[in-house]
Parts: sequence; C-alpha cells; structure tokens
Amino acid sequence: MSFLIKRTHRLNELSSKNISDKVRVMGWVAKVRNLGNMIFVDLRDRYSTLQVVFEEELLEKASKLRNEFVIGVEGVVRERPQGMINTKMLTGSIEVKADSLAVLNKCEVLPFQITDTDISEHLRLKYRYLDLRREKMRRNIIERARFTKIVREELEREDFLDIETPYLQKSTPEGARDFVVPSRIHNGKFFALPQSPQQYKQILMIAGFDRYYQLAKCFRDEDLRADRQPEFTQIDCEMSFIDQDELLDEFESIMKKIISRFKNKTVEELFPEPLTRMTYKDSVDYYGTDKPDIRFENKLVDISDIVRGKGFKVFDDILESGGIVNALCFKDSGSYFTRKVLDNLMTTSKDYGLAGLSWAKKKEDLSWSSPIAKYFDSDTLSSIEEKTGFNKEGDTLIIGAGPYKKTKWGLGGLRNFLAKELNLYDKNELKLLWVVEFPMFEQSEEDGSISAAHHPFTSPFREDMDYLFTDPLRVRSRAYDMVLNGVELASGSIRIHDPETQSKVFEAIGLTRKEIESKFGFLIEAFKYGAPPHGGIAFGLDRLLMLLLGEESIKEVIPFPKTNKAQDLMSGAPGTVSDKDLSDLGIKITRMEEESLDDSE
RNA sequence: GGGGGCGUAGUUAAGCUGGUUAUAACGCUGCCCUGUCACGGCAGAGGCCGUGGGUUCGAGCCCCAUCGCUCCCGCCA
Repeated sequence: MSFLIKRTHRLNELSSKNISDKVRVMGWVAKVRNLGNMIFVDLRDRYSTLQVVFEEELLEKASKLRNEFVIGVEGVVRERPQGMINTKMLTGSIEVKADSLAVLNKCEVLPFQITDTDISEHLRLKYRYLDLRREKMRRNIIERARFTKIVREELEREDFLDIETPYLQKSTPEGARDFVVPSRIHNGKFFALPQSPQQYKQILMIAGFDRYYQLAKCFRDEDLRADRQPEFTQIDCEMSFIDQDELLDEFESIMKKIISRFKNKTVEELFPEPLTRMTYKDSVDYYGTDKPDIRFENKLVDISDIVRGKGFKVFDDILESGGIVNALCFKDSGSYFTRKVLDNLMTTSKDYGLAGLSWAKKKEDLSWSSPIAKYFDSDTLSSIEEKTGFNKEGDTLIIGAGPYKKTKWGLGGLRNFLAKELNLYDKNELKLLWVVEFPMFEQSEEDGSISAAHHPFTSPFREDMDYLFTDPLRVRSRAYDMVLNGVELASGSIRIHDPETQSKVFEAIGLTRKEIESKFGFLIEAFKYGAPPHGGIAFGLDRLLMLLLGEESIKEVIPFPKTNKAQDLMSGAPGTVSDKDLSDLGIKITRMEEESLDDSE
C-alpha cells in the first residue's frame, strides 16, 4: 500500500474535515449494496461504520465481497452528494471513494447475521466472537471498560489501593461449593479458587493497608441463573478504622458518584435523597424480601389483628398456630384482575410458596366483591379498608395467610410479579437503598443446623452476644446489603477483629476446635497481632452493569460467559485431561459419565 | 436433585383436527441494474422436522424415552 498514508484510520476519526484526504481504512464488510456499475460497502470497525464506494476497475474485485470479509481500502474522503446524507451514521455525511482494495481475509457463510437480533443463545455462545461483533454486544463490552475505569478512579480518589490476592487458596468449609484445583507437588491436596478474597483482604487490613479494593474474579461451583455465573467479578473493598455508619456513608457516596458518572448525570439529579437504611425486619415485614424493590409502594399490610376471631375459620386456625394474615393493595387495577387472572394467580401463588390466596375487588358502589367478604361484619371490612387503602372502585386486595416466613416471602414474590404485570414502575428509574441489621445466623430447614447468614467473619451486635449459644437466631449482625431495584447489588459487614469473638462465632456454627484451627487458625493467629477494627463490602460488577445497561441477563455484559450447565460452548470447557496429567496429580477417575469420555465436541 | 418452556433449510419463524411435493423472510449461488444505505428485479440451490422407539393405512403434528438449550425452585457464607 501507498507509503504516503502513514497509518490506518479509525473510522470514527473521519469526518467532513477530512474531505479530499487520502486515507487508509480497514475493517469488516458489514453490508454490500451492489448497484451494477457502482458498489457500496458499509465498512465496520470497533469505532464506527463508514460507506466505501467502488467504481470502474474495482467493480469486479468488489463484487466478490461478502459480509464479514476483512478488507483494507485506500481512497479519498469525499462529501456525499446532496440528499444522500445518512443521518443515522456517525460518518453519514462522507464516504470514501476507493482507489485500491485488499481482501485481507474471507468469511464463510455465517451461522447468523451480525445484524440479527433474535439469535439463540446456544449459537451466540458457540460463535461468541461473531456475537461480540454485534452492535449491542460491542457497546456492552466497551461500556464495561468505561465503567471499570470510573470505578477505579472513584475508589482511588478516596485512597483505596488496588491490591491483588491469590487465586489459589485454601478450601473453606462454609458457604458455596469450591472450585477445586489439585496440587501436583502435594498429591492428594487441593487448592480452591476464591469464592471471595475475604480472608486475604482482612489480612491486608491487619497488615496496615487501611483501604483496599480489587476488581476480583470470584468462583462458586453452584447452579447457574440469569444473574449468576460460576465465575464473576466483584468490586471488592475493605477499610479499617470505621464504624458501620461511616462505612455506609462512604460507599453510598462513592457508588452514587460512580453510577452518576456512568449515566452522565449529576449525583443530585440521580440520587437527590440520602439512601434509606431499612432494617432486615422492616424489609421482610413490608416487602416480603431482604432485597426490596422500592420503585413502587404496595407494601404488605398485616391485617392479622383485624380478622382475628371474626369467625372465618381458615384465618383463625392459621392465626392460632402462630401464622399471619397479610394483604397487598393494588390501586385502580380492576381491569387487570379479571376473574380469570385471579384464578390463575392461585396457581402462580403456589410457585411462590403460598398455600393459598384470597382476594377482594371494589365494586362501583364501593361494596366488596370477594369470596371471603361474607365472613366479616362491616366494621371489620372498614378496618381492613382503612389499614390497606382499599377504598376506591377498581382497587384490588390480594390476601395471603399462613406461617410468618412463608407468607411474607410468598407475598413478596407476588408483589414483584404483579408490579411487573401491572407496570407499576418506571424501568429506567434507579432506586438504591441499604438493608441493615441482618440476622447473624440462619437455620437449615433440612437438619436444623445453624450457619452464618452472611459469613462467619461478620461481627455480631455487641448487645446480642449473650444469645450466641442460647438463642443464636436472635443475634443480629453488623451486615448490610445495597439493593438496586430489587436486586442485591452489594453485600458487606463490619468484621470481627478479636480472636475471642471469632472463635466463639465459629463454635456457634458448630465447628470443632480442630476444624477452626486447621481452616482458620492463621486468621485467628493474625487477630492476635494488632488487628484494627475493619469492615468491607463487595459489589457484583456484572449485576450492576446488567442493571445499568438495561439487560436481563449478566451474560450480556460478560465477554465469555458459561451456559446454564456451566460450559464454555466455544472452547468446549470443561474437558478431560490426559492420563499422564492425572497420574502426576495423583488422581484416579473412578466414575465417569460416558459422554465426558468423548471429548471430540 | 426437582419443575416449566423450546428444538422444523445457514438463521429466525409458520405449519390448522395426523392426510398429496413441508412454507416464508433473511442469508447463500447465478444473472440484470450508476447514488444505495432494510437497495431493487429475475432465476436457483438448500431439510434425517434434535435423536431413538412406539401408536397408525399414514406422524413435523399423538405417546414414551433420550439429548441439547433456556427459565425457575433447591443451592448460591
């Protein structure tokens, strides 16, 4: 190619300022429009798209071009003729008249068109490199980079220090299943990939790096969801010499700045108010979840005391055995809640773990249309109206009754479901809040065992310490979540920093002294050498981006995600390893599914 | 581990109550076309209807099994 042209131009650099310039451009053929004696090619690179025009002696060569060929073109930038300006294109007022054309690489018949929007996820993941050429994915990947840059800048502005922690760690007994890595040098022993850099970041606090952050890859060997991948990225943070309120203030401010900058808005525009700090108890009471979506009101209203002993046996039996009766009021929703919808809702409610559901609708004359109204006198009905706001024509009341937890969480699920159906919120609104005062422990429904609700390094409320062994479920923890539009965005806690408390908590979750020593001995040992008070938080980067970009799945913001069966369709991972590697590792496979023997796919 | 949805040309879909040669759009191949930008026109190729079994005179359609993808529950400190 010509030595007069020093370099290849990025397509977004070219504009009407370059008219008459001789330029070289390279990229992919996005579209060919062959008019016979004139061929237009839309050329695409990472930055933009540009129309290239082929005429005369280049016609024959250009007529062979197909979608996704990689080409290099030298030519002259010129203005498009009058009326031929494409306002949808960044470079729509200009074009390049080609003087020469080099086909740098051809492209086979594509498994899908780059411009297609409705491709099966299977194909997209198998040909991820093609998928990533699509406009939306290209934008998402670029936006991800822009976002992490803002994250780093805002954290570093507050003196957070980027420090790496190891990927090969010790396996821990608590929490999710570990991805395990066998050790060759120590046959029979294993590393685990980190579920989070939790213990190392606490050690960093003890080492004196009072503000740490890391964009840390984390690994959990659990089943996948639309918002869950086996490896994902967290904005992992830890800081010393703070109490919970200071920490929440600090991260509230940082996160508001990060999101606002990313959205090109001011903090005042996006988050005019300080964030609500809702207790876990209130969150469950009013929203039936620990991650409430507060873009819409519709709180759960407890009407247990109103209906108690009024002669409706179903409710009375439930209340007598310690259950509750709760209602959800949807204003002006009569046209949605047809008889058919209400019947279907009975089935839907079972998906959310509710045993049953009742309902009431306000008729034109403000009387009740409801299968249960006949059991109650008018005083009771008006008490319910007063407490729930069920008072205008077209209002609908959804009533659930049963054990406390099941009923709250069930109605909470229904609340989200119905809000979506009824379009009760603005999709573009961002509603952040804190949920605080989580319980320290939770009890397994299977075997009744006690485990840490957050993780066992979380500091319990000092005033609840007395219940640690007598009534552990009553102990509250200094753990907190940041919630965005009903999605858990971040999770953190003030940590334990003295060896005695840490040992007690390990004991409370049933670890023996020996287990504590072998798994966490180094941490307890470290606490003995001047551990500062500290706490931290970790934000799910993928989830946050998913919400900010309006995507439904984190696969849309991760360059190379796994399928729901935790496979990489492009590379075929996971695969088998050679017998030699296995024997080096001292590993013998005793049970192997037949399909995994055949690694050819 | 459990439940729901989907599987038909390269792709996205249609295919009625089981009935002739399984449709369409985009893509692909060839020809025509000098201002297109969803270019247009003409002609054409392309299918083990995921796979295996069954019911039936007859199956893309019904039944059973199986595989794959996907969503949800369990699980995810």
